[in-house]
Amino acid sequence: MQSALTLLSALAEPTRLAAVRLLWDGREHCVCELVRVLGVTQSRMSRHMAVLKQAGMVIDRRDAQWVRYRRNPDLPAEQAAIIDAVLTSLDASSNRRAA
Amino acid sequence: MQSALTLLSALAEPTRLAAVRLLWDGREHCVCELVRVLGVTQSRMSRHMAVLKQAGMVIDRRDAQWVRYRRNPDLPAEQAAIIDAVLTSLDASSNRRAA
DNA sequence: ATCATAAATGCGCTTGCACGCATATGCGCA
DNA sequence: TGCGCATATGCGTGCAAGCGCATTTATGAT
Repeated sequence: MQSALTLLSALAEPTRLAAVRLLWDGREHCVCELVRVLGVTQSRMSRHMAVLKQAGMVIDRRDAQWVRYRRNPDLPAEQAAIIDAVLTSLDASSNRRAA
Repeated sequence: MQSALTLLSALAEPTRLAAVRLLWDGREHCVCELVRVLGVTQSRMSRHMAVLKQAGMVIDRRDAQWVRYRRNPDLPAEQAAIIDAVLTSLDASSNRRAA
């Protein structure tokens, strides 16, 4: 119960949801990139990433002056399924807008 | 985007998540039953149900002095899939506790 | 050593939301 | 009409969380 709730709370924020969407391509993304793409301040993004990390959704790795974030490959399958469903829903609604 | 976020916010609250879990059996449940089962005050439960209704997850029907809530059968499939995934995750974690 | 870039964090502010209590409203029944 | 049960809502309170700004920490280059 706890972990699912934590995951939901973490996702229920526009910037974090957008970040998850980007990170869900499986590749690594530094904070500075997310800041640029999502148009938020550096400190905000850093804290948002801490929330996602705390929720177990992403992992990070130091690489020179950058910190590279990516989706946590060890995320339990049931939780990954939640995120997949959410992203599918997002894609569906944006497709509807485009149509 | 908006609807998925609204749904996530609605789900990211313990009492509402528990209520959705109960309501997801497809049957009707009056507020008084939810109050009893979930152990919250009547006013709280009423407001929580208003949030779930606003998010499009449930519908209500007046029946004499009761208001019967049930899952919205017209909920878009992508959103229903999110909820199903969340409930599956909840069941998985409770099964792990039991094992 | 100094400087620049990237990221995290301390701090204070503000807003949103959950909460309880009291009250209003809707409905059935006597 | 008056009473009782079910539900909704107005209102005030407290806490959690988002926010920006400034600063610190980490790393690399000159």
